[in-house]
Amino acid sequence: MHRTHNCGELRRANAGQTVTLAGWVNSYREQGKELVFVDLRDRYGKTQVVFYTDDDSKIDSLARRLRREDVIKIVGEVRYRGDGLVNAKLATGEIEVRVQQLVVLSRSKTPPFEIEGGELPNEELRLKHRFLDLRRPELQRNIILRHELTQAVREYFNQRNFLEIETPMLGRSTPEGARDYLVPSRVHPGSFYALPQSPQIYKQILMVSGFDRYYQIARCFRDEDLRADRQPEFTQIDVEMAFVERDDVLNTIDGLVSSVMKKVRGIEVPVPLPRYTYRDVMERFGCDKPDMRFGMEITDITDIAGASEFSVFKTVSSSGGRIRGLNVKGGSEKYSRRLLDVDLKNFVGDFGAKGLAYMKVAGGKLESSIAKFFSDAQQQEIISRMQGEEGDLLLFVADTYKVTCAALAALRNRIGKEQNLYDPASFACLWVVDFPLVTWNAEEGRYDAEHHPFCQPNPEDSEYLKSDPGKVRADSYDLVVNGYEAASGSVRIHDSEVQQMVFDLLKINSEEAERRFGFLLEALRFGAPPHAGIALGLDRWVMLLAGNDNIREVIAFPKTQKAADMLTGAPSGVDDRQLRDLHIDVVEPPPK
RNA sequence: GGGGUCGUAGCUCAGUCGGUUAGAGCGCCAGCCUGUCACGCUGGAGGCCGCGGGUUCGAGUCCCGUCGACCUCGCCA
Repeated sequence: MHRTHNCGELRRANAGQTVTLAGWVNSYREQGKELVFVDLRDRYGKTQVVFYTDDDSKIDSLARRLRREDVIKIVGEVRYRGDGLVNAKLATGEIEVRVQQLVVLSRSKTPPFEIEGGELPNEELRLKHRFLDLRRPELQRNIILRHELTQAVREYFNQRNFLEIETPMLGRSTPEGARDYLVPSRVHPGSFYALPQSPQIYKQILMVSGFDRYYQIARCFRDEDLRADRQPEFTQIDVEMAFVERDDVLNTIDGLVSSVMKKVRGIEVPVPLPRYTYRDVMERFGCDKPDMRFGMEITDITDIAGASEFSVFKTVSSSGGRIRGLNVKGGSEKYSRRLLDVDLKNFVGDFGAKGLAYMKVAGGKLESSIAKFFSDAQQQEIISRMQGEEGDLLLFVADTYKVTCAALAALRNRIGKEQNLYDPASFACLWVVDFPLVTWNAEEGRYDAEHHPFCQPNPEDSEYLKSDPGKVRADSYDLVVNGYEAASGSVRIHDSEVQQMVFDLLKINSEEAERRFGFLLEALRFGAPPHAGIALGLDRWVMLLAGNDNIREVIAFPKTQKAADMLTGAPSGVDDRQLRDLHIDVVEPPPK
């Protein structure tokens, strides 16, 4: 062993012991000819080691040539630093190690950015030198937190009779859903494997096989454009249970969340987590993943606005649209005309809203360029319904239901953040249930599955399956945390006839269904237990627990927005030989 | 595919209305310093202003294109 202790564990009680430490030179402080301090760093902490010249020892000339990030090993005696010399900022601050022997294990080039202190360089540079970036205490903390979370998850499921079962990475492409990452087959010219978007079908088949409680920390791949909270490869805590109903899954995950939050962050999460219907959250928050750390709910004034003289509102109302708004408490003074007319208007414009109307509550009335179109009684009705008080700012979007939802949800999140309406360190977890089974795809002229094609229609709505599919609720559920979709799941179809009906609804004809999912349909014909499951986004959970808003901060080797790995240079070209083996011809895209 | 922000020293940034020799802090190098701890002090080196074109007497600055990073809409069963 190159060390007897790590750099975070020595205390005053160790004084007098001779120890061997190894680590990176974090900083270097020379005090004249006869005294040199080095802070030695490893993942456990930092320890000050001191090179001294006195009767017993001389500073090795090597010590004077040490530089940041050199890797060294020292042998020395632990000493109490002395009263008044303790560094309270370090866990090991009571002691230092007086060096008797120094071995330089490895020299470092001057790092392109500072590991500790200094401002963070741009992310491109950090990703190119990820090996250095990962030395930073923040990232070390995140990676360790991630480990603790996965261990807590495994412990929870293992104690409850779940089996961790691996499923293939090389699978069959099922064109439904996200774009697949494809892997060409060498032995089957022209055929391809797909990397899993999720282990969905495999885990259902495991249920049919009788492994009635399954989980897996599973890597998933989706070739879609990235966001701050999305990576092309990401990790799911994948769960499936047989002989259960919706609430059994919800209760199991309630338990997981409260146990894990307690274990890794010491946070008490009261369970059961609150449950809201999709309809309810869309009406009150405009989106299916509301940030419930603050209120500011959406209020509908279609009836009042439609009766006013304001033609924009009247037109929208009479054509079946909605007029809905937010009350920004005390917002009158906080948003200038320019902000409202330009910034916020353009902001909601990104979500399809053609305008943003605003009114200020002042002197018991509404103050606005459009106030004149509202009678006194209508103004009072708006104020009272929006619970307006002196100084409040009321913001309205008039459009289709869908657009008012999208625009107001985004606006609500933006204002909540910029007006500090919540404690960013707090957590608000909730279930959203009863999603629609399908949504109408106008372009393709058919219904699309909202969740996936294996999701059980709510039996109460089965009468609408043929007559009005848009009204059918799915037996599905999302777990939402601080405005992020943190988990998503459903009760699955375990009856091949019901499955066939849903395929029909999705206009997946039998031939096509057999070709694409025949193996699942066939499995369902051999005695399939009722089953249900869920998948939690591990990366997002770690991100939230780390108090971060970027998923790359909790992934050791993340990819850029164009799905490139700045460290290794992936993706890259390959030898012609490899392409020949795979029967692949590359067609260069035409020059622009 | 669309919209936006950014790209100047190793890093983070400033750089006025287009003007003569492109600056600061940190880092780096050298010297000094026996109790520092993001040590301090003194001095020094370091620039294809992302890349390519254009306008101009003159471009870091204006225009066009392009590359890259980030945010975002679409997309993500």
